[in-house]
Amino acid sequence: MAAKPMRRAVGDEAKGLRREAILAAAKKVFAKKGYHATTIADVAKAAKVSYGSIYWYFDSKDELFHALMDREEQALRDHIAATAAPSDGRGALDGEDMFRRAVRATFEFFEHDRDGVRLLFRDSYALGDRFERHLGSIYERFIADIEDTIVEAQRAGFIVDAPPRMVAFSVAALIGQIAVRRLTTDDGLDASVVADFVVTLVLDGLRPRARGHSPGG
Amino acid sequence: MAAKPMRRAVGDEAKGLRREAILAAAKKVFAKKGYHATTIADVAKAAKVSYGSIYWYFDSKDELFHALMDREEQALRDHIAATAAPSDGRGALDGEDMFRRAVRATFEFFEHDRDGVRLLFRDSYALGDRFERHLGSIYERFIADIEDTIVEAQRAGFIVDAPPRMVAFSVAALIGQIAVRRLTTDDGLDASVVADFVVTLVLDGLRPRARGHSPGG
Amino acid sequence: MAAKPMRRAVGDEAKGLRREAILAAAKKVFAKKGYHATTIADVAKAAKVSYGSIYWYFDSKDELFHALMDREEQALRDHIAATAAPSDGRGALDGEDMFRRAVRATFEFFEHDRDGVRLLFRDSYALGDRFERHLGSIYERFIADIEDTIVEAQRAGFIVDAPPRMVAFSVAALIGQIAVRRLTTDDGLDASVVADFVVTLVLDGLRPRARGHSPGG
Amino acid sequence: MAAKPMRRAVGDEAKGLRREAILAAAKKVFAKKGYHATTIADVAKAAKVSYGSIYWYFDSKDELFHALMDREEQALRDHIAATAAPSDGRGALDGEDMFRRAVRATFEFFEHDRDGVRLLFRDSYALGDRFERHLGSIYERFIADIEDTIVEAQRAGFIVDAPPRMVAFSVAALIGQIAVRRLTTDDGLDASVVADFVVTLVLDGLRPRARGHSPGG
DNA sequence: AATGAATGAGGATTCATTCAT
DNA sequence: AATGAATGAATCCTCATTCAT
Repeated sequence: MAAKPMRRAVGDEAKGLRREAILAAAKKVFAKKGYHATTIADVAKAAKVSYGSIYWYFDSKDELFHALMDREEQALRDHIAATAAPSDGRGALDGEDMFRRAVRATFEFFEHDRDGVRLLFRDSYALGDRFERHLGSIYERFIADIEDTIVEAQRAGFIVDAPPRMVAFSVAALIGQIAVRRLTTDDGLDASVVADFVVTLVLDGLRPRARGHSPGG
Repeated sequence: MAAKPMRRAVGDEAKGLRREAILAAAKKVFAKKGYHATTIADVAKAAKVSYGSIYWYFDSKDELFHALMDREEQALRDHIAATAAPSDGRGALDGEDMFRRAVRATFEFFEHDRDGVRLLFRDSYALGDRFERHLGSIYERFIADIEDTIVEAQRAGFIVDAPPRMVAFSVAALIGQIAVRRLTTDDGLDASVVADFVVTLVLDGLRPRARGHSPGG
Repeated sequence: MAAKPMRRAVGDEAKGLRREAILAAAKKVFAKKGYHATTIADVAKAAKVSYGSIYWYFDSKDELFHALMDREEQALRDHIAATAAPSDGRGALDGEDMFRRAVRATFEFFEHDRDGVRLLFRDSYALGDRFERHLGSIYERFIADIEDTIVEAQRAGFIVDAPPRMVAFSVAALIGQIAVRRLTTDDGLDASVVADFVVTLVLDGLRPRARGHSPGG
Repeated sequence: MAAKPMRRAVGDEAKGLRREAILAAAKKVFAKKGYHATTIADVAKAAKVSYGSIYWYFDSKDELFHALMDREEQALRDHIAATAAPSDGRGALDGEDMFRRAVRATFEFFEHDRDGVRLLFRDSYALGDRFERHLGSIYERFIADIEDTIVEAQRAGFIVDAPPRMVAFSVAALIGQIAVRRLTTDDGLDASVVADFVVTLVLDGLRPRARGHSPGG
């Protein structure tokens, strides 16, 4: 009864800034210490707000983490959309190019958002049903997008007729796992090189061909 | 089979059985609820021993989990060694066959040990430095084995000259992630079919070839 | 006097009162049951706060006890400073008088703060390195003060040239041990009488002198 | 019902040896770690017997400690009796000499039994009612002996007519506290020197006399 | 909107003691 | 007499969440 906001105190300008500050701080802390080891006090301190304020913007620690997952997914999708899209209005790219661009965009994103990688691929695991489901749905959407590309490529005859969902999942798995590994193991490679490795592996495999394509180059 | 509890106390035959019972119970509980949500009391109840007994056999919850990881790794390696080895005394298998056998063996193992998959691939993440390091070392050994195969195959000219460690890691990533996915998503496929999919993908890729090999079929 | 609990929560006036209340309660409980037998719950109940509140004000049971030791030392020193100082503005007292005043002040303090005696002289022993060190430092400061007086008195020729630190320690030991004994054994004597006994013993010893001074009288 | 000893297994020769071994080990461990920090397991390991064996010889941890206190008191009294007694059958010593001998004997004993000092003067404090009472009774007996000497000396006119019990207690306090201090603070003095310091302090005090005696020399 | 003091359920761990063998 | 596995009560401390101000 006491808590119902009676008036707009800070103007609209500061509306979501506090929330953003908390999210940014939370992302950093969660990524560093992991979900369980992170306390609300840690987040509050990092965000320079009080304990209680966290609860004004988020109902619970869980919800805060879910919000981070949402934000992370959105950021990834935005980046891919902005980077991988033809965008120049010129003619359509062929399937391989599209695919390569998307994979590159993803690796680039993860390269610049290491905390995000930790959040999605490390912390979100093992966090009980709720998070598992949320992570699952993010994954599914991601995979679905890849699947669309695969199906189209199959239709166009660019790639063979393997089960598209499993192919898509395999691609996602490769990207995700390699991104995680790159957090701790410096392979000295550029994101685009790694992306090309994945694309070539998936398209051409490791068996030597009579002519042309060979991965890793 | 579980050591008829009629006899009191610890005959010699029951010497290490108690420890085994605790490990088995712990594996089940950890796999079901995750590391953090599992209490020592849960494990004790599942193993039908008292709180304190857990601590007679293991120094801490952490150590118990580490013991499970060790046990799991050993079981996996044993299974692969037993299943994938030529063992028939006949001539050596060619590289592809060896590879296919190992991947199949791995998927088979995981298919029969779903709790083990959860333990290794889900819980071991995000559990703080100690576990991450332990998991890392397991992973490295696994990858190193694959890498050996890759290098040999490259020497023999069976596969192209891509960076072997990254190839090995990619294979491990595919296997691990697909195994995890199969926990929650029923793809209706047999372990060996999935294994073959992975092998073919890795060897031949998705691009249609003029003749011969095509994955997924 | 104990801050009428009618007002809710923490007005400014009650800012540090809670901490004081906890310290006071803790002192009582520790003195009664000893450090190890005292649980945080005991302290919380005595202070009429919850478990967790203790930890809001103190990092641990240890720290709480250290805070009590500090507080106790400070109170003792304040009392001695206030009581034993000349303070009347008149001329300086001679060495014996100063000494006697200080010893009296100490016994008086302990007479009115029996819990403090228990805390310092009983509980602080045998509590592991940390407390032993803390107690040691308190003791050293106390002895050092006495030593100063001794040295000065030696310079003035009032007392013989015995090793001042050992003399100081002996005085401290007598005071401390007698104070402890008076907790459990009622000697029916006033604090000042006991103090005078100690002073006379230390100054004149027990051997009959030709004339004058004789302890105990 | 199962535990009643049905037969003498080990001959009488080994009768109390085990018990002694446990006591000796316990003394060492208790002295090192303190009562609370010492576990029965610690004692068992130090004594090279099993957990359970401790309980064959002692009913509880408490009783074990009480036994140590008894043993310690006895050893001290034996040493003083053996060392301080005239023993040569010659004529009686005068009071001062007797007193000096006893104090010396005590310091010597403590110098060679540092663990015993810790046991009696450090651990026995703060151990709750039971130990406090036991320690008190030991103390009382010790003081009573000193008191006897004091009373006799007073009768003979060697020392002034101060309350004998308080005098005795003062002497005991000095000895005990100085012995404890010598555990941690090396004063570089021989036990007999320290003893003489105490005797002279108590007999002659610190005030310079016209002639003769002066402590500290 | 913000603060931070207060709460108390929850959980890992320890350890004296028991007891079947 | 001896062993050591088993027990479980006891306790410190953490931390998400609430709420008076």
